Amino acid sequence: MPPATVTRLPGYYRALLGLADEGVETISSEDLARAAGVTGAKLRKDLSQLGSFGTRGVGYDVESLTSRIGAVLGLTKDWAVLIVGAGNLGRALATYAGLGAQGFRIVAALDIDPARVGTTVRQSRLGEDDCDVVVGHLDDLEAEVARSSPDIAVIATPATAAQDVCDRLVAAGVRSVLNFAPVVLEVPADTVVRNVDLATELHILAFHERRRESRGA
Amino acid sequence: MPPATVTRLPGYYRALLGLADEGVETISSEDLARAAGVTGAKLRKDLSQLGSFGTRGVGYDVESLTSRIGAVLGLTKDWAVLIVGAGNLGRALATYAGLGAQGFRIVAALDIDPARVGTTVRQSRLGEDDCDVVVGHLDDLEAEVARSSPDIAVIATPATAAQDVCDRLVAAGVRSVLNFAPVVLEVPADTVVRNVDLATELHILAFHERRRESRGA
DNA sequence: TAGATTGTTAATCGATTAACAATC
DNA sequence: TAGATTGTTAATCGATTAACAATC
Repeated sequence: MPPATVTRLPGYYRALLGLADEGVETISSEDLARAAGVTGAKLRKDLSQLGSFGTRGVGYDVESLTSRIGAVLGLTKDWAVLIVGAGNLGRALATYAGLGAQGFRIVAALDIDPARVGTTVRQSRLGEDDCDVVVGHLDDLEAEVARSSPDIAVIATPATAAQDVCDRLVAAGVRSVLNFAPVVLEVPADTVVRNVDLATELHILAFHERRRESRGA
Repeated sequence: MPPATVTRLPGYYRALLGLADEGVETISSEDLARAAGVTGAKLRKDLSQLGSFGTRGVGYDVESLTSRIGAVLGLTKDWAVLIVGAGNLGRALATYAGLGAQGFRIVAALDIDPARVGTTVRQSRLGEDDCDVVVGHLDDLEAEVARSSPDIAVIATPATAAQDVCDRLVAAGVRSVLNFAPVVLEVPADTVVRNVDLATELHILAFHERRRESRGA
């Protein structure tokens, strides 16, 4: 599966959920592509990686395509997520509507600040029983990983703490990390790290703004 | 300038800031590449787009390379940033350490929730005078854009509000948008949108975890 | 049968890598 | 001069696009 395709599958999945919501049962590649913000050719190429799921002359069945992509992305099981860093960012992630519905459960949140330890992080839930999480102390990271066996850890700490937290997560057995701290994390080859960096995004926008200004001048 | 290069320049810039902090004055492409998490060849190719700035047999001067990249990224001037949506996410952005130091100033924050309007958003500042921001009402978006002339707008609203907010921003003259809502925004061709989507990132990690599991079995 | 749309092929494009001549 | 490292070239690789035969 080409990496570029993998990065787009979640977008198709989201678009399909929206279409199902609107009651759409069948959709052409061009229409789905528009909803997902890509070209029709690219969408068809991507979907062909999953096998033949459309009907020529008709399009794709929204329901079966949704479950096919969901299966490829591993959304058929629940994923346990551990959040390290319970500041605004960590809380924003937990509150993020829709994650629970897609099988992501926040099983624990940790912080080093005594003012935050013991507070509750509201997890958005959709028809689920209570699943709010009480913030634990960073010192108990290893114990918490052993207890809740997270599949994925989110690092939402300041940059200075990120590598240390990451090392401890990896030593405790975590192999998938979503990193919000502006650092290049060093990890073993079998560990997957995805980085989200606000500064990088703003820099890229600034680059284009600057271009626009100098073009206009 | 190739798009792939532009997305990596902020990483080099950040690595250089870190090196300068440690007192490093000169660095080879291989060492800088390691700090930024790329290969030496890629780094040299990228930097060659900015012109010849290294010295053969020696390496790059940290200070001059930093200012060269900063100039290309437009970090020589201050950028006014407007945040729409003052929930946890919007607040997390404002608090993000280091942004102020790189010339990004949050000039306004807006929300539709009366409980949030009038509250203060703490902006991280480094040796700057007071620059906290009072949350305004979403209804005043047009007035606020006219007043503060933001170069960049950040959409940190729920998905349902995002397109409407975006339309109003564009109509008011904003041309650079950082979107955290899980929606494909429709914008005119001259507008640049960067999307950050947590669900997409988690889906990609889930994909790799699933692969790992099936490989192991 | 006629119209629509997929799945696939071949062509193009851009990004990455490896290697090394240029040069400090 | 000898060792180190850049900047650039050429080769490789992967991703995108266009086009259309297959087929509903």
